[in-house]
Amino acid sequence: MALENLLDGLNPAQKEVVTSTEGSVLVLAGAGSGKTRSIIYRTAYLIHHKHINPWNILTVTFTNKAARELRDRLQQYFGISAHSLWFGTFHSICTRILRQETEFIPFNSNFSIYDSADQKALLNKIYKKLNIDKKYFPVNKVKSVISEQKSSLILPKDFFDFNEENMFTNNVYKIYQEYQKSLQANNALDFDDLLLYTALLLHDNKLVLKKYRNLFRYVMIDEYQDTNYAQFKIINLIASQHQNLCVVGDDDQAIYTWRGADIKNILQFEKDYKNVKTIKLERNYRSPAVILNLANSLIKNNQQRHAKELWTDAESEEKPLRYSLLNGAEEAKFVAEKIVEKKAANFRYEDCVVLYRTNAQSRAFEKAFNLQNIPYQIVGGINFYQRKEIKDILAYLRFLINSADLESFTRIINFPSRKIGNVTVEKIYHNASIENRQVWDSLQTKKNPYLNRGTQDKVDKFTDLIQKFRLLATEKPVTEITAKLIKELELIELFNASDDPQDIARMENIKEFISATEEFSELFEEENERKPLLTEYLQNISLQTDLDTVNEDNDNVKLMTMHNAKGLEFEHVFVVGLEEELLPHIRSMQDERAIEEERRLLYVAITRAKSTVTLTYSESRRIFGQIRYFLPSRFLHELDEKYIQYGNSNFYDRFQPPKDSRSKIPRPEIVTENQKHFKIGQEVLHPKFGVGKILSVNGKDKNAKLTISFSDGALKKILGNFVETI
DNA sequence: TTAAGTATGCTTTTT
DNA sequence: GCATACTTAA
Repeated sequence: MALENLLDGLNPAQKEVVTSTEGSVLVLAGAGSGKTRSIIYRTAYLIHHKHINPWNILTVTFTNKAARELRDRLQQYFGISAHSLWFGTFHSICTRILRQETEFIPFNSNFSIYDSADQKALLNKIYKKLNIDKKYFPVNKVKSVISEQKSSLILPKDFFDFNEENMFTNNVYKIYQEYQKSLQANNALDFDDLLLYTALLLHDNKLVLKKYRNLFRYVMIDEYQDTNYAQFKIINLIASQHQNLCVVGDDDQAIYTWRGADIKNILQFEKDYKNVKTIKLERNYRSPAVILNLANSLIKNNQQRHAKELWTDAESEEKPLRYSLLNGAEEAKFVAEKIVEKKAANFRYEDCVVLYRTNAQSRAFEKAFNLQNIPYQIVGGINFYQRKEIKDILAYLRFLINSADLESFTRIINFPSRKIGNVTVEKIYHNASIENRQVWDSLQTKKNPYLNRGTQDKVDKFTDLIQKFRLLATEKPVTEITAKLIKELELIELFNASDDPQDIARMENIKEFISATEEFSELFEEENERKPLLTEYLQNISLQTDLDTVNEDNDNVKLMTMHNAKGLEFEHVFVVGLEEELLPHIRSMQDERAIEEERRLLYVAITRAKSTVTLTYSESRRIFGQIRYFLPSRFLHELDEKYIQYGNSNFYDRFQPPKDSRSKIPRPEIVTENQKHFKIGQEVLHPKFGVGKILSVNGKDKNAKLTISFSDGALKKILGNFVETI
């Protein structure tokens, strides 16, 4: 395509983005401002006009789906073969780099990638080994502390503050250290490690750094507002020399600071790089003016933001609607009815999306949609690859490739049941450590003095099975291996024979898994002209998310969290569950900055809409099986009344006073679980001092002055705000 | 060693 | 209200 044509149809700001190829460029791109388009055209411009080799361009996206979309469109519009381009998420690109550079990292190239369930299983083992009490060191909490450390490139050795003597950091340090050791022993990396080891590699190894600096001569990063320190560092190492770096983002859409994303990365970009050219894309091509105005009226309540206002030419008669419903079931029923209306008005189901704050909210909608025969698809929640039956098969496949992976081994040794229990597994481990060899090597000798004859036979059968399939895995394509394995294990028969209705679904999932490997094989064969081996398949799927398996051909309503909706657009958007404690979420309510992030989340949700927005508030909701009442979200009060229409109203809504005089509302008393009522003798958790017992309470709730005796013996006076009840 | 029965804790949000 | 983790009996 000629240059003139290439730039046709872009607005001046977009043109600027496309043609500013040299030096550092910061693109502040509002929602729906054609940022994906700009990235595609910029890539095409680099290749066609500047004659840059495709393999010298690195483009980092937020999801695999976004990467695939860029690929497809480049191919489609410009006939550029995606083959040689570096497109992907930080995680997938880091994986690619690490598999190539295994001689410089403490792993071999068959490393497994552990997801959060694998991490937890590993941590549980470590807790046992170190004799640590889960009650005082909740696995999820410790996991997130470790993740936080890794995202900031803080290793165990840097983590421990030797001047500080306290139980909590002390133990978390021990766990962190042991955790890293175990991962290495299993030849496995977790998600954060992918970034961590890449950053360390580039930082410590001059030669490798040079290689990638030369390779990635032009770098583009999408969703830059949601990058963390490790990601910043990786890019900075690669791009600081040539400075050909273009970052695209929108501080109003930063919704991942809880994951370590640092909004400073985008706010300080002009300081981190030289002679930065800043381009703003403020014209919105997605939503009508009423919707944009509504979104603007909300987001302007945030203090921490670059001032900007999206605008559009598009007008619409339909104001966003706001409804109050009695409970979660009514809310779901209401949305279902509205969707039936849309369908009758000649829209497709796939034009509709339901956006909620937490995955748990999906259940009510599933029920209501089933009742009305509305086809739907839940995106996210429990990922396909995280389902138990799928993880079990994956564990087999992983163990075939990476025999050091003991997490996978423990999953499969007794699945399906071979009557090999924990006692036997412990004996296997014990024998391996006595023999001072890897578990798999030890198994292959088929001589374990701790096992009796019968048990040894059972274990040997397993060993034979694995040996047989390991041999197959080196030569046969993945689909064949998988199908053979499932047949050999008689999984289909196993689930078929059961009368648990859930086992039917499990069987279906297993069948779907085989088709998924087939699907991958076909794609792989197109590009590589041969069928993929097991290794190649495994490398591909560890980073797959649900968003990647969304079936675009099916006409169904999509249900997803607001986080998952980032970067997507729909004709009709239903934003549900607009209540205090849900949005903003109760866990974000202590902190003004967290509340701003919740506000951005709603902003992202509203700006997904191409035609209509419907907001719903539910007065009551079942939480953990108990009915609780909620106030309408504070954000509903912030929305400018000019741009919104009340579909209905109810008693509490009409009498809803400003949020500072909440106590005057005539309504049932709201008792929240997490309100901090401190009692003497109660155990609490402090982020720094760890676990302690309350000796005295002075005052109420978060303002209470507490005297706490910590487990390391220290006695401290602390404000209730700083501790968590456990 | 397993199956059945019981207790617990879980819900933010995800690569 | 559900899934899991743990306990107990067979």
